Amino acid sequence: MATRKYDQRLRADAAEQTRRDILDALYQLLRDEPAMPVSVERVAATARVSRSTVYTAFGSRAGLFDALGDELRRRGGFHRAPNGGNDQDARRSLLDSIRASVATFAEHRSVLRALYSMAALDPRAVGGVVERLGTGRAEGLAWHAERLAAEGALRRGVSAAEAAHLLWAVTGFEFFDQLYTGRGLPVDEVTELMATAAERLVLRVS
Amino acid sequence: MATRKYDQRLRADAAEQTRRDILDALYQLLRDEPAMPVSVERVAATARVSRSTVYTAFGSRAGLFDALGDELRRRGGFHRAPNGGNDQDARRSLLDSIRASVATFAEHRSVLRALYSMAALDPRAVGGVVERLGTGRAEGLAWHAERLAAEGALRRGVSAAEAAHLLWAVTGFEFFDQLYTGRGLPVDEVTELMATAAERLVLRVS
DNA sequence: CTTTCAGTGGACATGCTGTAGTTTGAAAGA
DNA sequence: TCTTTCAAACTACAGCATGTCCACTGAAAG
Repeated sequence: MATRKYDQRLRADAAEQTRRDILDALYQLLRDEPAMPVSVERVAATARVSRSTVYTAFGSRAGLFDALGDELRRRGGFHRAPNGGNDQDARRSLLDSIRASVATFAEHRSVLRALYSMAALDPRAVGGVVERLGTGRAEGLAWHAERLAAEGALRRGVSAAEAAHLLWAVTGFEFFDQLYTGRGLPVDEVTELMATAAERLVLRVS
Repeated sequence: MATRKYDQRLRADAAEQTRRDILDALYQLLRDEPAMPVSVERVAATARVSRSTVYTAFGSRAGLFDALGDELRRRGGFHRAPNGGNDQDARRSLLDSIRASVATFAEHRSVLRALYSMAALDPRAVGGVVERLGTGRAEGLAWHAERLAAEGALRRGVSAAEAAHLLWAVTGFEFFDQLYTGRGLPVDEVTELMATAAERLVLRVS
């Protein structure tokens, strides 16, 4: 059939733009009406796009949510791994990444709440993005725990493994939301509580 | 229309029995297939009952889930309030109720996971049972925190309010599930970690 | 023998996801 | 200019879910 060469520039850009429009619409719906169930129809209408366009762009409802989660993952401060804190000591590096992620948690609270809850009910409903977020975080925390152990910054009797477990539970979004939404505390107070919790649970008294 | 007197005995008992059959079926489905979305149709089929019976018995899907949650609340060891630990000191009383609730969390893990996640996505989807569970727990923890403060069992510089916040975050189902499902730890290990966490966060070093 | 009522079964309205096929219109190429 | 390509729209359909209504059945209660 000898297909003609076809280098897209504007067309591909336009496609990318509608893709972003749809993701923005989904984000906006989850942020503004967290209690309402979100249908693909409503997302499409909000993005001023037809429903079938959503399916051609993301394949399915799950693909749509997966893409949103992925964008948050790329943009957000979820990086706890050896990214920028190499020059600091382990203790400071841990506390810094806690503060950074709490800020992200607060900024995207409703959206993250929806993604995590949907994943808990049916992992396939959000693609695999929550799982990916989890493994990334687990790796980061293992790295932190090892470094703390190597520097002798852990409490007496606390192994790197135990530290990783406790840090996992106490630095995650669920813990954040227990304090932020569950107790109605302001962000800065939650930040301090989470940092304090991490210190008391695994760090040596300085 | 002069309605005839009608004292039910067997009929009311039978109705109560089908009610329980339906709740058992829902519990079983949530326990055995946590990942599958549960339709009223499937619940009815599992209970060997017609779908309309579920609606006459519980009014709606939400009413059904609400009733299940209520039964767990009555039966389960969610009582942290002044129930049985009056004779012990505050510290022991707190740790005992943590151990008790962890056991309940583990026993009903899948079902609680479903209820909490559904409530997070749409509070109306489970009636108000999760909210009720929350307020009950909050009251219990406030009571614990006050008692700890009165006995001077709190860490230096930790107020009863801060203790209540931290205990809320660290003794709840979400925290449990972070360790149990999120980290794949066995129940007894999770129990010890949660007790340890509560101690390190709010209790005075003894 | 009659009344009452839990439970059944079917029909229906509504709203959702997902698939398929056709059409439109503008960008890209010749 | 004229043709090809492709994102996006539109339409129709299948399937499954919740929720409501209503007539019917059959056994318990009077």
